[in-house]
Amino acid sequence: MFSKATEYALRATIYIAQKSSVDNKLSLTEIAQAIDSPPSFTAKILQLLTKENCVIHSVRGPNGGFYITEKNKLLPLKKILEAVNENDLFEKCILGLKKCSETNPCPLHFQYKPVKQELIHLFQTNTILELSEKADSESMFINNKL
Amino acid sequence: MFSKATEYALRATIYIAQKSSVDNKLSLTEIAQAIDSPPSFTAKILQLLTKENCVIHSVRGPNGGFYITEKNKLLPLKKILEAVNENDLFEKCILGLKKCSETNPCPLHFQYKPVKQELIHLFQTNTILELSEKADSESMFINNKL
DNA sequence: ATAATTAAGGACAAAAATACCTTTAATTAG
DNA sequence: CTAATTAAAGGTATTTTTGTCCTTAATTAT
Repeated sequence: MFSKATEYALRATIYIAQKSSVDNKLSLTEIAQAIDSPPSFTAKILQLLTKENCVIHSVRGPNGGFYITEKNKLLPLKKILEAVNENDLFEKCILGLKKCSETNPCPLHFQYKPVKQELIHLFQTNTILELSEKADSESMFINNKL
Repeated sequence: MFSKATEYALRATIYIAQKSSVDNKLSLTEIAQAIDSPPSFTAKILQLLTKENCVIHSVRGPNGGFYITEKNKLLPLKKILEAVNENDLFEKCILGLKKCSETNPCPLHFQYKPVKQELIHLFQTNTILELSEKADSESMFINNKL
């Protein structure tokens, strides 16, 4: 479904929302271990999340690291997708047709449409906070280790 | 969503179902042009469709080419996904967690679940025939040219 | 039989995604 | 001020996906 980059972005952001605060920043190393992702690649993705949409924040130096503000926890998951440039994924034709539209639909267009809209809805309505709380309360581990 | 390989497999099969018969086989060249795909790469994918699941058939030599039997037109789209090894796409955790399950769910698990099932349903219930007929009647062009 | 046609199959090439590494910049603690 | 720590930035390497090309095999028509 999603690219590795997007999966890491979602997992990392949820983990950061769970564990971080302005005075408890998380290091790249901790994040990558927790969400089971390659550290260096994760670094690039976290850079996107700090730059492109300012979903998360970062501070360099000792006791530096990544954190997310309470305000930004209220952002929808959609913002994470935007940051890693995978926001248009659900907009695309499922058969990969460039010209597929309401007036020139592909054979799956109208059946895929409601599914597509549920997906968009899911990522537009769910906030980072909500996801991180679920990850807490239902002891859903982001951790991916065997 | 899908890989290029899968998109080409779906488009090609629909086109073959629209236009071919045992005594009117379609050449690789015609198919690739019609669905706007790279011919050589499409050849590989058509091989998968003839071998892995025998979704389509092929004959070499003059007046040879690809066709699909009336019987096979009744196969669900799922069979095409199986042939190109992308059948497990919808089964996977949307956050990419290996251990995600009903008892150890990721924070999106239960919200994604119904969407996932609609997708599975869509590819299990729709037959190749139904799609090709829609492509006909609603003049939905598989063609992708600008 | 021979030549022409068309898919099959294998090797190869290019592009994109994923992953790693090294240097630099910023920040903090001592 | 100096040393240590940590992310930023850039380049490089690996893997996967996508795409090409060439030879071989099968079939048909002459």
